[in-house]
Amino acid sequence: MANTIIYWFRQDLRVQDLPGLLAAAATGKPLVACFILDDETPGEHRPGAASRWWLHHSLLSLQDELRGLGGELLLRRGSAPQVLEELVGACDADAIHCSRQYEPWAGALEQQLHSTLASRQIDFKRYPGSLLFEPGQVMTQAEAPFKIFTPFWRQCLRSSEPRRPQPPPVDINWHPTPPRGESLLDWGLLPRDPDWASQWPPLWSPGSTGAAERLATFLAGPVADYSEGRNHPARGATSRLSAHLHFGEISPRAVWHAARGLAHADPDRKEQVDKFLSELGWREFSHHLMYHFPHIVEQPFKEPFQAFPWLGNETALRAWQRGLTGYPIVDAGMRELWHTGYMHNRVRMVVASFLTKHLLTHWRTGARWFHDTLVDADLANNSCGWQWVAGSGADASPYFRIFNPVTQGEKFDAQGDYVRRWVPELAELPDRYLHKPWEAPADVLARAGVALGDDYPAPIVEHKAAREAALAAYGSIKG
DNA sequence: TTTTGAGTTGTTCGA
DNA sequence: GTCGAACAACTCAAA
Repeated sequence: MANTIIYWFRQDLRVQDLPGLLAAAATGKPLVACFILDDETPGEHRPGAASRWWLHHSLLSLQDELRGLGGELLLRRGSAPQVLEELVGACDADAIHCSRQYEPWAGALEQQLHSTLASRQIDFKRYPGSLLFEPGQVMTQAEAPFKIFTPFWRQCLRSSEPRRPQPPPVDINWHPTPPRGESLLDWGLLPRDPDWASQWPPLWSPGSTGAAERLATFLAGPVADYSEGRNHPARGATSRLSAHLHFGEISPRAVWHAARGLAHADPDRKEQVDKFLSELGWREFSHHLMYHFPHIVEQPFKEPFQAFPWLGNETALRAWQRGLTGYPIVDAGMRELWHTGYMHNRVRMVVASFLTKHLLTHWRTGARWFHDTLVDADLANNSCGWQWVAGSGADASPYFRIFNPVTQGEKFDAQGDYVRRWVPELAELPDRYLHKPWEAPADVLARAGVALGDDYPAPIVEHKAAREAALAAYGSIKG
């Protein structure tokens, strides 16, 4: 029998628009499809708890899809190089295909595999597929990486349009007797004792079908008011595609072309669609930055921030994590995160600003918490987002831009729907005091059934004083 | 090489 | 209540 080809699924859990799988199928060699749960190679960047829940369901979905194509998904756990080595031996493979990833650890892994496999005449091929534009393809005139979003995205839009998505392969020559795999349930990706994700199934549909439905729903409605609507966390005007994109259940090219198609059919929507696409642009920008400047996942992009006088206040950190800071919009966001594995983007900025500026806590502390609790945890987006808020990132927010949690709440949750949903102990407060309960007169609090400091905490820091302390801290690292 | 214009998402203060 | 300016200077990207 001919040599086997292995398709190694990674963060590309789909069969649509997957160049590596198409190429693997086109070889006509007996194909084995596998997914490896590798918690060793990524180190602390291994999937967090919420991501593992998503991954479990996404793999179930991929198993279904592959069965639909007449095949199956082989599951193995362990260090990727070891597992691949073993599989190559077990099924006499002479080729491994996969999609590229851009995390520093993943790049190093791909290099290592490339050299060890090449020395054994095994064809290791990586394909693009997770981004619209490959890093290295979008550069300044001086052939340098972009460090500012606007010119970066302009350049992306000037270059040739991302290719149209491709259909799944037909007639895959599946290996008749693939090696035995492990059972997904044995991996323990789902939480137990307690099962904190028991309420999640109605919220999320991991997998390609769920991703396509989410996109269709978004384009059929919310995108029409995207520029404004996306700022209001209670309106549900964002696409919520982040986790689907992270796991590669839908390709960004498919999203791009669906959105462009809508704008083409209805020119009134163009401006809103373009705004949405520019958010995909930020996803691109973060990945390109991480590729060109791998240190951004750990170190400040702007060197002077090495000397930033971060504090480490465990009590305050715990209050932030639990949604007990006394600032309703912050607490609502942190509780949405805890209860759903997700937080609206506007609120992510508010809570991140609060942690880094009001509490002077290192952005990496916040990034770690997000990594563990977000279903869409993504190293590039998470690192760049936190650095942007902290002021240490590329094209970052100026240091004197310190979100006022009261103003943000009043501006973007004026009717208080978001806060009332996630901080129900304040639900009876009138709008006027909802975002600043400490200013409510005693009788108003009493009527709303709120005993401040008892039912709901008093603010753990005072805004004005915290703001001044943050400005002083930032002032201390200025050249 | 030098110059020029510009840079996601805000807040505060004072007129 | 509304509006414009200050907040700070620096680096980037392109002409």
